[in-house]
Amino acid sequence: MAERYLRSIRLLAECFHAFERQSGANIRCRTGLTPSQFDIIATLGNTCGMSFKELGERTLITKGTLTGVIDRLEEKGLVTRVTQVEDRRSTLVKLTAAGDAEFHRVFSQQIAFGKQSFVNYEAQDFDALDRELTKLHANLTGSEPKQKY
Amino acid sequence: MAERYLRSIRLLAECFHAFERQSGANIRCRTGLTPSQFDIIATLGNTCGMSFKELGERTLITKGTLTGVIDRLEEKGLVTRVTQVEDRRSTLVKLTAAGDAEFHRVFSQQIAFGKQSFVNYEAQDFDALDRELTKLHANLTGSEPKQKY
DNA sequence: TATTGTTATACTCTATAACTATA
DNA sequence: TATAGTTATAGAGTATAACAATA
Repeated sequence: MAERYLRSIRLLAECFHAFERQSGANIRCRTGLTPSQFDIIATLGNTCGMSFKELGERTLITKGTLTGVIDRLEEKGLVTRVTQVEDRRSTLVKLTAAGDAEFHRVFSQQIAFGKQSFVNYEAQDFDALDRELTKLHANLTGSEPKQKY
Repeated sequence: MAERYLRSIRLLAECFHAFERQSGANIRCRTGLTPSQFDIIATLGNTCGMSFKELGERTLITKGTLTGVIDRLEEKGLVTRVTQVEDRRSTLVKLTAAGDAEFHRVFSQQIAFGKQSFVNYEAQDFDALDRELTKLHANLTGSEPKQKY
């Protein structure tokens, strides 16, 4: 007999993949950014920038990979590297003016796009979903979820 | 004001990431399978096989890409191609005995590990969670979730 | 010695378009 | 003509390990 929880986890994974792939396809279609690049731009948006280390932890991209992703974003003029004076091993990555403009343009597009999936949702639908997900998260990690966006 | 749905999507992503981390630095590392390859194995598990077309639709991998992914799984001896007699354009992809064994091996590992996270869940807790996730999936994809595991 | 980021390697995924075989 | 799958192409992501500079 299959364990009861597997059905729930499978549903969770399918929902996440469905959203990720939909939004990933949308990003590739409507912007010149890959999902990883978008993740970086979204993470840097509305911040003063952050180190490779922090950026890697937030986006779950390993440092060797991150170097290449940042290289490409720098070539596009969307981010810059700034060596830190306090600790010269560390490099700050931040959005350029163009990167910030792109962030607001793309992010608002992305919000508008994702919104389409929830046209049938009323306040109580969101509440019910959030309640179950928050409970699930608490059981998975023993803690409250962190706010990323 | 941030769109209401963003909170729910963020929760979804955090739950998924939490589960992946919890389930032991994720199945993919332990199996030697890439995410796409694992997706194929999981999709083919407990089925009689399916065509490239159907497999592509389920996993959202485009046909050109799918050829390469299936090639690598075939090299590993986990899947086979079977030309269809009814329509010789179509090719059935199915798990080999080794692929089926791998599917069940990973599956049982997942059962044993993930179970711990749900010690507090009763039947009605699972039902409530599944109800919300099924509704979410329907809105994200316009269809019922496909059973993968 | 430990940490931060880079480089090198080798592989995989990705979309797209042109192609072959079959219908 | 249309469909199923393959091949070719050119990029991008991925993990890993070895490396340099700095602490």
